[in-house]
Amino acid sequence: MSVEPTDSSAAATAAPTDFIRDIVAQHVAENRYPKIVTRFPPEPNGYLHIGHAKSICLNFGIARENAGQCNLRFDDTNPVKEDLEYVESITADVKWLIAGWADQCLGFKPKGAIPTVQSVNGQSDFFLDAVSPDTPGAEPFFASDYFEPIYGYAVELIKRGHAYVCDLSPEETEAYRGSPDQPGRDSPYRTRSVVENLDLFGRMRAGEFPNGARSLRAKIDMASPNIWLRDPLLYRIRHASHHQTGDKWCIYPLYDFAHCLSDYLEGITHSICTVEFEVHRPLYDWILENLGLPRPLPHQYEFAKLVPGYTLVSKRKLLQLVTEKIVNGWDDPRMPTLSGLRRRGIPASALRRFVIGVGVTKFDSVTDIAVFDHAVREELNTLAQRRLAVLRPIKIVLTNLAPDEAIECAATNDPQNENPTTRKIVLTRDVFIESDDFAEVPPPKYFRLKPGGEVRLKYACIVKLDEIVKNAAGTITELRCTADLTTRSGHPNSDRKVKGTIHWVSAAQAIDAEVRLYDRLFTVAEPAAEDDFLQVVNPHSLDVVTAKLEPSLATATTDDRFQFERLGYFAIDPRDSAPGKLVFNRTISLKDAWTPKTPPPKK
RNA sequence: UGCCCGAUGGUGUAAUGGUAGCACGAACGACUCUGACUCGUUCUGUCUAGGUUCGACUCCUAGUCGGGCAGCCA
Repeated sequence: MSVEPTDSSAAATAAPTDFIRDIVAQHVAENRYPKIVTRFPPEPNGYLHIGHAKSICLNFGIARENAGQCNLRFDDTNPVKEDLEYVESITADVKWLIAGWADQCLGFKPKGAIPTVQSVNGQSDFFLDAVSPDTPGAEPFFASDYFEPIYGYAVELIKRGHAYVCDLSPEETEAYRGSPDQPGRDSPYRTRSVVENLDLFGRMRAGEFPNGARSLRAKIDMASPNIWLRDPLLYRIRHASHHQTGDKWCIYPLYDFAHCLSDYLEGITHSICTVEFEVHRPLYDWILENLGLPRPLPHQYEFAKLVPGYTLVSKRKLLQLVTEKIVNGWDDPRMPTLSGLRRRGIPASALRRFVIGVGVTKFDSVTDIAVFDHAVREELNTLAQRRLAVLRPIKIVLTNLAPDEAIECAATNDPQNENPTTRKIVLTRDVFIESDDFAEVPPPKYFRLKPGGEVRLKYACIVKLDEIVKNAAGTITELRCTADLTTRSGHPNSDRKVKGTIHWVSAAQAIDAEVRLYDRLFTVAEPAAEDDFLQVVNPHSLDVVTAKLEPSLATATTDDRFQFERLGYFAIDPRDSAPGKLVFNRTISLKDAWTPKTPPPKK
C-alpha cells in the first residue's frame, strides 16, 4: 500500500480559484509572459510549518495549473541567522509536500550555477535558468548565488544617482527615519558624488570598514508616508561567514534589495508573499524600475497567512518550544512543522487538501482546526488499511471455547474499496477488548458490553457477558463470556443483530507495542494571542500506552497507514520504532459522535 | 496619530451590478459486523450610515472595527 498515490481526491484536483489565480489567468489570457514562473523563497533559519504549506501549495499550484515552474530558492542574505541544517530540512519538506503532485514544476539549478550574461534586445542582462531536480547534481536556488550581479545592480543604481553610501550609525539612521506621522530628515551623506559613492561602496566590499560603519541606501524620499521609501538600506556591512559563500563577502544585501532582483534573475513572473510585505511592494517596484532592466519585470502579490486554531505559526515561538524542551525536537509529532506532521503520519495529500481547501484571500483569520482534522480523516479513510488493536486492554474469557481452540475469521482490510480484500485473524478463548467497551454500570444508550448484555466481536461472533471476576482488592481481572458461534460471519445466524460491535485481539496471539496518543498542544484556540503562550500548553498533549495489536502489525513499515478500527488512524514512528519494539503514533482519532452525557465509569 | 490592507453564518470561503452558494461545525434522523464512513433534514450571514442604480455583498462617500508598517531581520 502506498501512502502517496497520485492525487485522486476531488478537493485536491478541482482547480481552485482565488484572486491571485484570477490575476494569473488574466495574464495567461493576455499572453503577457512566455511561461508562468513562481517561487517559494524560505529563509533557512528554521523549520517549515503548516503555514508554509499554504504558500508552497499556492506557488506550486499556480505553476502546475499553468504548465509553469516554481523555483525553490533560499533567501539567504543574513548569514548570522541561517544554517545548513535548515536548508536540508526545508528541501526535504518541500519535496515531500509536492511529491506526486507538482514535482514536474519544481525548479532547481545545476550544481554551482550562477547567473550568466545574455543579450536581450542588444542589452546585456543576467539570467539563471532552472533545471529539473532530477538532473544529476541539481540543487535549489540560493539568493547568495546572486551576490555578484546584485552588487553590480547596486553599482548601477549609484551610477544612476539612485543610491548613496551613508555613514550614519544604526541609531542615527533610525532617528533620521522619523516616525509614521513624522517625516524623516535627509542624511548628511545623501548628496555625495557618484564618484565618491562608487569608491566608498568598493571599499565597503573590500572590507575596509567595520560592521555598521556605513551602509548603501536607495535615494528615494525621506518624507514619504511609506516608511520603506525613506531611503531604505540596500547593503549592510557584516563581517560574517556565510553557509554558502564562506568568507567571500563582508557586505550583504538586505531583503528588499535582494528579493526583487533574485526574482528578476530567475525570470519569476508572479512573486507571491504574505500581507506584511504589502507596504514593501512600492520599493520592490522602485528598485526594478530604476535599473533599466530589459526583460519583463516580476510583480508582487500578497495573501493572508494560514493560522489554524490551537496551533502556533511563529518560527520564534516554535523554536522556544524546542529549546525549552516542551516538545522533543522540531519533528515532535505535536509540532505544526511539516516534519512533525509527517512523523505523526499525516499524508502530504491531506495537508494539500487542507490548505487548498481553505482558499486564498487577504483577510486575517484563524482556521478552525476541525477543517484540518476533517481533511486528514477524509484522506486517511481511503488510504488506511483496517487493523484491530486494543489500547487499554481488559481480558475476557470465552468459557465455551477450549484453551487451545483457534477459530479463523476473515477481517476486511479496505472496506472503502469496491472489492475489499481480507486477512485471517484468530479467535481464541482469551481475548483482549478495550476497557472503554465495558461498563459495569452502563450509562444510558450504552451499546457496548455490560452485565448480562451481548455484543459482537467484530469479524467473529456475538458474545454474552456472564460473570465479572474481581480480585480481593475489588479490581476486575476478567470478564467471563459465552460465545455464540452460530453468529460467526458466514454462519447461519451471522445476521443476528446486536446493538454494539467492538474490536478485540486474541490474547494468545497479540503483540505489544508502544502507542503514542497525541492531543492538541495548546488548550486555547489562539495561543499566539496569549501574553505567555507557555501558560496554555496542554499538559495532556501526549499519552503513552502499551497496546495489544493483532500479529499482522509486526511487519508494519513507515510507509503504511492503518486505521485501528473504532479508534483512529495510526502510523509507525519513523524515528523510534524498530522491529520487535514497535512504536506507533496516533495520527488522528476517529470522529466521535457518541460523546456520552455522563463520562463512562472508571474501572 | 501617518500610510497601506481588510470586513459575507460559530469557522473558512464563493457570488466580479441581477435568486447570497459551498465546505467545516452543530442538531436530529436513516444506514451500519467501525457510535466511523455514507445518506437525508435542519440551523445560523453580507460591519454601520448615507449615496448611485430599475436593481448593490459587489460601485462611491463617511464612519466603526480588525490587521500590517518606524531591524543595518525576512
